[in-house]
Amino acid sequence: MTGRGRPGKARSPDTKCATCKTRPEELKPYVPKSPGKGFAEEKQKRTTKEQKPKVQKKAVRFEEKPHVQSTCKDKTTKPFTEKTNKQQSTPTEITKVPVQVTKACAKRAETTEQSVEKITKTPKDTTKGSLKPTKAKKCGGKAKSAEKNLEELTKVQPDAPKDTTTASMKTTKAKTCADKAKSPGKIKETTTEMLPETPKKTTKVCVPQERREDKVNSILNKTLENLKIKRDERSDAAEVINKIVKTITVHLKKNTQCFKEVTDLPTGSYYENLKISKPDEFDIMLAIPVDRVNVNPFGDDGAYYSVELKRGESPLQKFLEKNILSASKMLKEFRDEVKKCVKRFPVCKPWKIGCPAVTLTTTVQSIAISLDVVLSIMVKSSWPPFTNEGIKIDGWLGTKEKQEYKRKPYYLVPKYEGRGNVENDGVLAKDTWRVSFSHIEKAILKNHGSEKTCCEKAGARCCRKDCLKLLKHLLKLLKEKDSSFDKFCSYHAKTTLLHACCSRTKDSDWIGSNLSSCFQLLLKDFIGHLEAGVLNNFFIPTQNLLSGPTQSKCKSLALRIREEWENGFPIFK
DNA sequence: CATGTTCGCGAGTGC
DNA sequence: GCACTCGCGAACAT
Repeated sequence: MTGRGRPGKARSPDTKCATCKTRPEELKPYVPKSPGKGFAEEKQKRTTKEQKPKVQKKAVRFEEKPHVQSTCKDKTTKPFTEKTNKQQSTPTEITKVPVQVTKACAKRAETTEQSVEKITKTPKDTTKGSLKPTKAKKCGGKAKSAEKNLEELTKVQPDAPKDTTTASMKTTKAKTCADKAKSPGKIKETTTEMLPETPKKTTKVCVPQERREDKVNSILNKTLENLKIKRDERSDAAEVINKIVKTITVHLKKNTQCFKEVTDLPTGSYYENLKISKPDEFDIMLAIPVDRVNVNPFGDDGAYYSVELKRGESPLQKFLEKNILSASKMLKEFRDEVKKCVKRFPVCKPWKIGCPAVTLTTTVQSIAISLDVVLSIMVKSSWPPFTNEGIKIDGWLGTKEKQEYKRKPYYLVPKYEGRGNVENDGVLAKDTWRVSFSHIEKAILKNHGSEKTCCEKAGARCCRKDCLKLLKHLLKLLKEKDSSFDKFCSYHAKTTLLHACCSRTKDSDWIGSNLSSCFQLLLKDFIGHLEAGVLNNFFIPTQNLLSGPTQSKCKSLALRIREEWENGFPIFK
């Protein structure tokens, strides 16, 4: 039971600003494939796939990336056009990819131009069908808690401009009720409601706000539906990415001394099941264990550190500068090694100063994919004192869980801000490391319920992750519309959710059918952080993740979000 | 809604 | 210590 119930610990860092990486190409019109043919081919593909030796699947996994929280590294990912596609011409480095290569190809071609966004708008017929049920279901659920939602909403939106809505609502009230009556399951209630003698609840349910609520609810659910990652796309991307990662780790283990002990930690939203739209960003943290180190803060926010190796033999000695482990030296070598083994790969890598990742990009079935390979060192001693006031999950996940997490190692990634040659106590900024808890983030998100059964088959489904997906999506869309928001990233959204979970700790605060009100509460939180210009790192509260963007940018983003909210999220439509 | 598929992931096993 | 297998959960799909 230990094993399977709640594995508890996995790691997932989602540090990177997914948003930063947003590529316009991601949003292209969706071209539905013809039902008949598509289906047939689909079948075929699947079968073919099954034939591929399963063996292969296991091995590879991706690492997590260190967070790039406050400073969104703008990875100028240039989708370059390589064809990793399945052609026999597969790069030699990659282990032979038998059968499947061909298979996907054929079918793929058709799907190429799909884009998430469109999908949303033009649900293919099939999707539509499935959507309906969902919707209906939600409504049903909602109805039950209508009163509650209403209250919450009212509270939440102080100055919501529902005046107009309200007005129209009133007039349409009767109609709403009537409509409702039509929906199965509702009939009973409705009937009662219609009776003059039973005005109470009935009336309440039919209030204008509820109508608005229904609409918002429907939009959010539809949006979520469209954010789902297609199975085939995921499959194809995973195949390529896993192969690349495998290649890299094998190379490092076999051909290097200093990185021999590497282990890979898949992190980031893909591995947290929080990736939206397309499987186009992967984060793999490649961790090198270090023993006997002294870790000293660099700067005053507790996020950056210098690492001193105590005496003794270590494969990392070549990276020492006066006993200090030089992040820049180590990263340089790491990058060179990675480059070596992916040379024949359809990958290329631009890289930003101060960025801990080697970003590889490729194209799989017309989807530009980036893989951030992040060097990190794993420190097994206790967490830095700056974390003492962080990770306040006692009321949510429990103290024991927290202790479990704190017993795990933490990671440091070669990342700095500002100028690399700035010196502090004899240490150069470029040789410093930023702490990363992506593995803990991943574990927490995977195991996010106050009840052990949250989201399990036997338990109640919550909407925590759905809320986060929506917030990420909203932020991403706003950034696309206004490039001056580029300093904001998905890590801000994730951190906001983590804080929110600590203040609304019970699973009943996040009931799945209350998506709309929960999401709006989360927005309220986010707006609050933006207006205050303060969003503390979840693990290191002394670090303000909003110190990057200016106050006025924060305020204007807050304003934009409020606008969307008050108008029923037109941006999602 | 129930059932099936695939990927990710931890546990177990054998070497 | 490893590589590999097995079985399960999550999410997508039918």
